[in-house]
Amino acid sequence: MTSTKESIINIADDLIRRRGYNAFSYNDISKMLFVKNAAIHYHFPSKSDLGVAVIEFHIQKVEHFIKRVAPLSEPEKVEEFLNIYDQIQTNKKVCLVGTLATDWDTIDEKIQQKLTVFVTIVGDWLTSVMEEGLKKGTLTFKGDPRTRAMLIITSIMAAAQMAKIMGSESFKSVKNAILNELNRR
Amino acid sequence: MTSTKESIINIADDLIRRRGYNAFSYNDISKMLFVKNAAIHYHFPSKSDLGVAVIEFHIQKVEHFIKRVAPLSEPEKVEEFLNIYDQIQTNKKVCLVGTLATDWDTIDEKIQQKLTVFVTIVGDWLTSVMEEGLKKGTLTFKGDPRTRAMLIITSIMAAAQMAKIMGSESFKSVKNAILNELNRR
DNA sequence: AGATCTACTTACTTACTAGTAAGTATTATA
DNA sequence: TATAATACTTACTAGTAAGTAAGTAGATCT
Repeated sequence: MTSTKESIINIADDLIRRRGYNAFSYNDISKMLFVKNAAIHYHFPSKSDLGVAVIEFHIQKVEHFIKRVAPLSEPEKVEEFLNIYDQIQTNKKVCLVGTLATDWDTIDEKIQQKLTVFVTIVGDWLTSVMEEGLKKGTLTFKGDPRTRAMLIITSIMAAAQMAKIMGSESFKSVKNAILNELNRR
Repeated sequence: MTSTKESIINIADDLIRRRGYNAFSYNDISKMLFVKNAAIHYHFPSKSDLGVAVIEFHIQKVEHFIKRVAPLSEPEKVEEFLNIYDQIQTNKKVCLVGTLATDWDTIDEKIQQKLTVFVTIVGDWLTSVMEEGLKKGTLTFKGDPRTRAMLIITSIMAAAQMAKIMGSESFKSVKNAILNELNRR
């Protein structure tokens, strides 16, 4: 992949998670890269193509993450997972799923499909971590593993959004609460 | 207030929570009301004015809600609160806070301020419900009341967003998990 | 050396955005 | 009954959006 193509994806990712899908334009990207907007259209004919590429980039990143944390214990895996959102929140962004969910009815079907794949990968992984933790006794929680996984994802996702409004403190307390909840009593 | 002005707020509210703040225009509203876009500008000179009015409308609604549920028990109050999101999710919308949080960096400072007020009202109310529930023993949870309140708000808010991607089932399981968590063991 | 491919630029189109100035019909007020 | 306020319409502006057709400089292949 050319460096320009990679840069476009990186900038688009940043803009989507900072300002929302409908608030960024090819012009924003082209100005930042000192090229013309047609150059962006050369690499990604339509905005939807770019949107799909951004999600694919995230799928790659999460698959790499899953491999990286594989040797860790279940509580450590959860903590590493929450640390991703820590970074998102520190950089005053929100998570990709959150932004695109609120723009859902305005995004192309191809983007919707890719996002569903992304959420499925993350959801399945965290569910398996919950299952393992329950079996080994390293994690304690009520309800089934899938629901617990969804509860963690939704909480931390919205906590990053809430931090935009109420500041970092609200994020940190929610993050710690999720962690405490899972600890053995 | 004129019926047109009320209609504009209602339609804007619907569009914001269905498509996002940056994906709706005065033209969308004017077409639905069979008036010209200048008519919308007559009632709300700028889009920010309309945005502020929509949040004020929500503040009114939540203040009415708080009065309505005042005689109920704490578990009932929480359940009624979650039922609001049930309706949001059924109508394939998301909550106002969620959408505007993801668009935060693109919205006017006046809208940001009003949204902070709205979140503070809801947060303070749910915190007081948590405090009461803890004191009376009608609610069981770990951690402090404010954090628990934020955890409930973030979970249910993001669950409505997640439902857009993964369907109603994910919402229902998260909602039930929140309720189960608070029940006396 | 000529042809082709890559990564663009130039120059444009169509459509829509928020917003405004000036005019008008209807209703309320003094 | 004249005046003024209300709730619009008509007709426009300046700016920006996504997207495209045609051309070009430089590298790569044959």
